[in-house]
Amino acid sequence: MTETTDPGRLGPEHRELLGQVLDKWSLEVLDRLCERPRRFNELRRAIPAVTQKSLTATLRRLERNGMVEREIVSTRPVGVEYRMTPLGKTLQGLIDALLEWSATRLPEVNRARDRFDDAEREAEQGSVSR
Amino acid sequence: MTETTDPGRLGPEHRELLGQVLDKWSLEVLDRLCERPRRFNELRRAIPAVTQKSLTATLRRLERNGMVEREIVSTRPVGVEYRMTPLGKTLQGLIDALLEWSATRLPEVNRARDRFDDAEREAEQGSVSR
DNA sequence: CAGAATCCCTCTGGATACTG
DNA sequence: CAGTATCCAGAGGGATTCTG
Repeated sequence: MTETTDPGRLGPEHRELLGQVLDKWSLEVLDRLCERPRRFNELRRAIPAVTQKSLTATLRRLERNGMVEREIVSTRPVGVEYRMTPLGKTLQGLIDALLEWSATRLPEVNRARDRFDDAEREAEQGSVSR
Repeated sequence: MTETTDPGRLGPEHRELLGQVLDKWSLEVLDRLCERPRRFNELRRAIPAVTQKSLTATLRRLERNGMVEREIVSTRPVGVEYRMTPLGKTLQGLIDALLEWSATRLPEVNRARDRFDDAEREAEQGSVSR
């Protein structure tokens, strides 16, 4: 290592970017849109827990960051379709990996949480704080 | 099972888990701890923007989720060392990929943001809303 | 050194109602 | 259908002060 100059160094811009892309609903929205383009209410139904307001905000943010595209479809009641941009598609592998990781590791994490919470409760009863 | 049954379907637990692991400071903390174990103030210095409170909260959360371990080192003023657990290390590849993605794609994202913001400003001036 | 405890304030996000 | 507009409560996070 010829002087790695501290490789972990990330600027605030990177934190912000990842924050916008990885927030509460973005992952699921992106995951859905990776499958195929979707309309607004289609997305809502696909992600029942999201509110209309949050979904709108999420989509706007993703659109602003160049991850998704919005197209107005001149059908009868008028529809709006969202689809991944080429830039957004560069995320697909990462998204898949994240979702898969969370799916496979959740049991272990739950056990870890139980252990932690138990130890904490003990500590409260006994005298050992932190 | 060949029968993917709507592959994107993630439960609230997965959302929550990823939320805890991918939040504002976790990524950077984990990235640092992947390099080597670190002490508390060492981490603070490595991530100047984080406050003591947020760092404490982040570490506690990561510890609770089984991602990092905390060990009290009986040196003179007493030290506390944080290190990745085996479970936490399963994240390393993902973290690297995310940080690299954000580093390489940031310029494109910035251009997309500029385009978006310009279009928005135009729309405000003209009559075309959304 | 490594936090815990407080105060305080912003910002997110839910619920609800309305519109082109 | 696909949003916008309000209202509002609650969590998150910063700054500061104190401690074993």
